[in-house]
Amino acid sequence: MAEAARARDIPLTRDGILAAALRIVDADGVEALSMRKLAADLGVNPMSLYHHVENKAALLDGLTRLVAEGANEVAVGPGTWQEQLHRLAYEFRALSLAHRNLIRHAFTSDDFIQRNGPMWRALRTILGSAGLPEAEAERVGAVLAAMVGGLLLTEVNGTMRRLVGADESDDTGFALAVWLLIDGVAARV
Amino acid sequence: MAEAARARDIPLTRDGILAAALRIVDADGVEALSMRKLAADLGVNPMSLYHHVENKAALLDGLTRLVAEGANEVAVGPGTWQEQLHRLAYEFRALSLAHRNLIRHAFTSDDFIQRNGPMWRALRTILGSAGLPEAEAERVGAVLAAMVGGLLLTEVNGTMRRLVGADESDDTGFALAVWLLIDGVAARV
DNA sequence: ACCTGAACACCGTTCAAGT
DNA sequence: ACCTGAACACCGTTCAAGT
Repeated sequence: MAEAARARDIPLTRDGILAAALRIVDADGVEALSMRKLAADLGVNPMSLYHHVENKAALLDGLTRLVAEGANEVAVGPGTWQEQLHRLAYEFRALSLAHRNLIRHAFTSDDFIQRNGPMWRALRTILGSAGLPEAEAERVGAVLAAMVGGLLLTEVNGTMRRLVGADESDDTGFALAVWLLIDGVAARV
Repeated sequence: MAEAARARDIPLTRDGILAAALRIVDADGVEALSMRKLAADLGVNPMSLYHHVENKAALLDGLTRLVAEGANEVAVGPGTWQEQLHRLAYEFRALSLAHRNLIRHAFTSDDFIQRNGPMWRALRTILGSAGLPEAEAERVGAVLAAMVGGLLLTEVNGTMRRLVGADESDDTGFALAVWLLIDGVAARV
């Protein structure tokens, strides 16, 4: 609100637009993001945005890509493959919980799980070192990513809390699920 | 298109509205559904809808509830708990694939997994007969539902096909995931 | 009780015009 | 190259008026 009236002295830039858009989404959800409101927040004419972003869909796509790259420092680390998998799952979770509103939208769109992303590479490395043949590691990695994604979606939209009971710790459901998945993988190595 | 011009001789009804809305969503996706277009399809004034549906959100909610009730005949059936769980997962899948566009929206909303729905009851019964104590069956059921939901979301939006490879059979990823989950549950009984 | 027309406060986006 | 104002074709929803 205070920054809404901020003077337009610094030039408009794609990164600045993305940052402002992310602020709106984090605060009030994807449905609160409109090109006109975003422009108003930036103190600029709505149409100026179109010189830096193709359209609203591209903007949301850029937002998703932006937070997905927050996983850049994801590394495999020490320990057994079970411990590595467990740690990776919790990093995915931290990433999702940091931008709950955006994640809710991103999971529905068709390319949230990037085949070449750092997350994906770490996952495949871990599964390989667990002893899965490469083709199998590929497929197991895909379904693990999908299932953990679903898990986080229910956590982010409140379903998980509703189902496991509000008296439980925040990650009770997630922790249980991760161990269940690890046991499932263990049965296949 | 032919039915768009259909005479408004039969009275407008909530069920008729829901049916027409579901037709739009199934054909062109949730984002193609607007109160105005829906009214046009029904040959009626947009505002007439508001006498039968509170608003657009309530309409989408009604739609979700409508297809979720398509699972009414879900029963546990014979076999080991593994077979029962497997069958239940595939019934959930069939339900989701029958209304892909709607499901994409429903999974994001906060109450797709209904604690008292037939799906949920069947799941808990199966887990109980597998030997899980009641409190544990409750929690395991919740995370299973969430993960299978995530799985179906990636299948419905094309992510799964992209990740496991287009040359595979349609349910390769799903089948793998279900067995992995069953193995995970088996490790806990 | 149900339907409607006009109106309000919004959208995303195109296009021609400005600097 | 970047920004803007006016305009177009839409939205969801309220409200007062009709039957």
